Amino acid sequence: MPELPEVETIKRDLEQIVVGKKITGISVYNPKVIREPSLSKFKQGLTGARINRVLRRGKVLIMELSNAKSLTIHLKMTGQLIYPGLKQKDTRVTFHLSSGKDLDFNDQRLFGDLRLLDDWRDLKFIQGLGPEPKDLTLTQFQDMLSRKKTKIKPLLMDQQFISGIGNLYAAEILFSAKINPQRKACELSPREKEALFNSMRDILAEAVSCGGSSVDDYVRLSGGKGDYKKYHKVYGREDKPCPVCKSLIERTALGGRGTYFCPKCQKKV
DNA sequence: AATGGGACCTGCGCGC
DNA sequence: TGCGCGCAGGTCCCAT
Repeated sequence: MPELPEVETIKRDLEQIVVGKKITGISVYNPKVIREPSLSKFKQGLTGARINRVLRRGKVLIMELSNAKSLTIHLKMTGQLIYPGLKQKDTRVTFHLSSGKDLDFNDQRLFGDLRLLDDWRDLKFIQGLGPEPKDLTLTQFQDMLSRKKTKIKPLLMDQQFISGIGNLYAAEILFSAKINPQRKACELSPREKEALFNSMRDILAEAVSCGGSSVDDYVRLSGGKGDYKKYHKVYGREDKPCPVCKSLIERTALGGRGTYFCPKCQKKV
């Protein structure tokens, strides 16, 4: 499930590989993933445009085009961008590029979201995004937490609160900060808030430097895996020993999401 | 404001 | 072996 580190990795890969290339044609195999505008306008607006710049906001990829429009891509859970693409069963859209090779958008579950916009800043979802973790200061973050009575794990995953963190990194960040996922944000001590801040920045940065975590469908632009999975300490490790204290990692449901934690290192206080 | 549920989807792994 | 079922989770939407 692509979160900030995975989307950032793809963004950097795209910068190296597809920026400057022209979209010479588009094949749409499943129009469901084209959310706006109409299919014909989507194709028409992209064909012939050059990819000038790639950006990321939260988990959204943005490609600015030479015709002043923007292509936004949300991979949701199972979306992939692959270059060079080899059309396969879950390939939903192929962008034919001036290199003679294809950029494929694959998405097993069709939750992915492609839009062609006059300006990506107009997208409501992007307007509603909270700050990027790396743009926050400790003081700002502590202040934001103090205003929220909700449980810390769903809060970290709330894109309007802070952008880019999903289920996997929320679990790893809370483990690293030794905070139970059910703690209320406003009840964390200043020291805990600081630990959370540092864990969040360190883990996201480390995961980016590893090229993300390949669990489920995530792969890099080349189709290669991200290497951060080997550093996962709790996510997906139910009944396995905690790397710190050897207690068995537990899994519970919190806000309808699978939540992994160490019952000893992350005591509920 | 916070919380909980269902909807959207498909493939996988499980139990029988 | 085959079938049905629950589960995975990002986001939206509705209800309480």
